[in-house]
Amino acid sequence: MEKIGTLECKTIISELTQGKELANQLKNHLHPEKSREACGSLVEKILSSYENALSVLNCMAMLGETASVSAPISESPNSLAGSPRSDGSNPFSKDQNQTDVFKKRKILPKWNEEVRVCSGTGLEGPLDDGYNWRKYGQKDILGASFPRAYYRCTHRHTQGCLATKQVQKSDEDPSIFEVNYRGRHTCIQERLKQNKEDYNVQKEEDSNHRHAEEIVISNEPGIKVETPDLNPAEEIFPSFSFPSTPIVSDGLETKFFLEPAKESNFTETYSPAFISPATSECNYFSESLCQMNDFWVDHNLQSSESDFTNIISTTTSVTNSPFRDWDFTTDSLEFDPSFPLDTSKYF
DNA sequence: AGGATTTGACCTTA
DNA sequence: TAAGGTCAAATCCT
Repeated sequence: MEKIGTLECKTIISELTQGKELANQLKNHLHPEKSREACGSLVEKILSSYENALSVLNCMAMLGETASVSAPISESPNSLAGSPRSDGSNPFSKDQNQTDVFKKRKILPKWNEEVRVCSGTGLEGPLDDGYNWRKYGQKDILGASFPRAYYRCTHRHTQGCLATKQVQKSDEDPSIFEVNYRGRHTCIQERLKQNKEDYNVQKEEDSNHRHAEEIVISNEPGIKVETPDLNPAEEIFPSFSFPSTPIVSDGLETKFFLEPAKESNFTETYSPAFISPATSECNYFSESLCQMNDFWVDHNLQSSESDFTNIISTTTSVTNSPFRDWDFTTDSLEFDPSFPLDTSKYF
């Protein structure tokens, strides 16, 4: 097969994804009573073709990326784990790897949350999202009353997980923490395991702790995914079409998508969320929470390079629990070995 | 002792 | 060039 550059790949992916989205929109607007089935079938075929093409290209793109970006992360001690920056004795590690870091930063999906915590809880930060974070920096932001804290996944070095987040108190309301997530967790297995454990534990607990939260995925404003190098809509909707990881089809994650409007046991579903962000271990403090109704999350999935913003909204609880799974949604354009589609025939 | 946090310096981006 | 993001040594914590 002719070699296609990663950039070209991404362009193709972008175009295909846009086409797919347009087909989706067309599908939604199709209401002819007569040929509804025929049209629907046709659209489904179109979407299927897009999906297949995208999955192939995704694999190709990711294979191209892993050679240039991912490899140094895991193989070089001078990469993210801490490269000698000031001595300049290793121009490659400095110029190449550092550049890779910032290039990588650009292409990582981003999304925002606003998390409200009640005063008097003694919390130093917002509720966490079930992941283990390590704080690696803090900056005073111009015009902001509160500094911004930088967190990255604790498993960055052990598992090469590139997920990061930024936490900053809101100027308007100090009880609100604005959380900006970047990148997805590749340490998913551990988290999933923990989620399942929590899930099982919580199921055994009394239902007194139920704080029903409706997870609604609709076309209301609220969620924006920021995928700087890709069209946002292209990211969101394909992912719904073919979730790239088995996670969503296994266990509690599924609840959010298959039974979004049903009553959802909050603690059962979100208990991993109540972890202090200031600590990397799981310090649950759900007891310090105020009424769950006081908590809200505004998930903003947004694009930095497109005026087009697809909005999928949710009223949800405190954390990004359901939407840390937006990781996988935004990852749909990334290679996942467990992706069910058999792409071997293409190679 | 090992891991997490703090904080000033360095680097990239706009 | 300023602002934001990251690194890494120093320090703190368990």
